[in-house]
Amino acid sequence: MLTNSRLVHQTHDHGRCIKAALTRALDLCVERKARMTPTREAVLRLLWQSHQPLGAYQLQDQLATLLDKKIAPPTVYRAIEFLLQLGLIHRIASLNAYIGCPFPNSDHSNLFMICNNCGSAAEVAHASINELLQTASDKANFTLQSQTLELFGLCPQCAYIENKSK
Amino acid sequence: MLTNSRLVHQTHDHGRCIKAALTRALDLCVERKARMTPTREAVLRLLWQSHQPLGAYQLQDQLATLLDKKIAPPTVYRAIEFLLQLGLIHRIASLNAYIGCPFPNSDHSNLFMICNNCGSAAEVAHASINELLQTASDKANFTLQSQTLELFGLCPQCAYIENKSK
DNA sequence: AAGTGTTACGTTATAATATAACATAAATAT
DNA sequence: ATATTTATGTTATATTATAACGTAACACTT
Repeated sequence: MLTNSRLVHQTHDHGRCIKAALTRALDLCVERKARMTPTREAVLRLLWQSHQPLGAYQLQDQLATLLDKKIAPPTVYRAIEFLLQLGLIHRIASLNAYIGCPFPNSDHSNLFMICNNCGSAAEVAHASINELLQTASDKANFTLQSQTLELFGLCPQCAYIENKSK
Repeated sequence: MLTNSRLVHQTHDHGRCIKAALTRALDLCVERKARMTPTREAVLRLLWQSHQPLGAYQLQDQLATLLDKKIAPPTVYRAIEFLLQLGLIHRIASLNAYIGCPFPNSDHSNLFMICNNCGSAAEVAHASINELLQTASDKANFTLQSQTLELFGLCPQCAYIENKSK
């Protein structure tokens, strides 16, 4: 099981992990002959900075501060669209929010575990879930093309705190 | 595997199946001491009438026609909220749309197979997927509370047509 | 280096989805 | 009958997302 849940839920050198994400992104841009502009980079950085999914208008605010100029919604949505296309970020449909993808390039299932308490979201790529979904689709004669899998509950920390306070 | 995909994708006595859904809904209301008002019933009926998920504003239009009066958004959203609470309908997050639940009461996974071509959505309750999701959550120390599972692709009919035309 | 096509961004307006707040009416309980 | 709860009507507005069109930056060719 490919997972970043440890990463998300534990203290770590986050600056480093953002930097790694940007490096991966730049590599991918070279590969795909796409341009990593300042706006796009800033959005990617913001999404990585927060382990919580951010909405487009949260991004707009933070982007305006970061770049110190007015940013209109289309600018944000364009950057989001670009990053989504490259697989560098994901959209979490249940939240209308966006988050950095910890393993772009790799073919994975986009399964998210989202904490109802603190809002953190961990992505998990789980091969056997994918296989099972494929099998279920086959049985139903359904041609599977893409999927949205979002689990809601309590992350380890919040569950721990919740238990302690009982 | 509990499924309504045959039901959805094949011709059947749909009037009868709507009626059955309404009967189940009324029973549930009695059980929960909830009121099935004309607006709520109309929304449930509309959602059952269409095997495609309907958006709130599509419902608003159809509701206005059906009840022959002006309907404001809050009215629609209130009915939706009520039906969601009772588990009589589901919200499909990726589509911002709503659909009747074929097996209310039963504890199930809310897995949808949604056709990218015709828009139909079939709900499937698949015990082993649920188990696997539970196991994956346990391993990650994540306390699972609810889930959104939406598969996109081609329904049997659309896949068949697609293949034929090649 | 100048011209040309493409790609990205700025700007304004608006569409689509959803909810807040408060008034009225209908149903239920006492 | 009256009080209480529950549902609906109504107006306004919040939130999320996109259309349309103009301008600027880039990158390729000559």
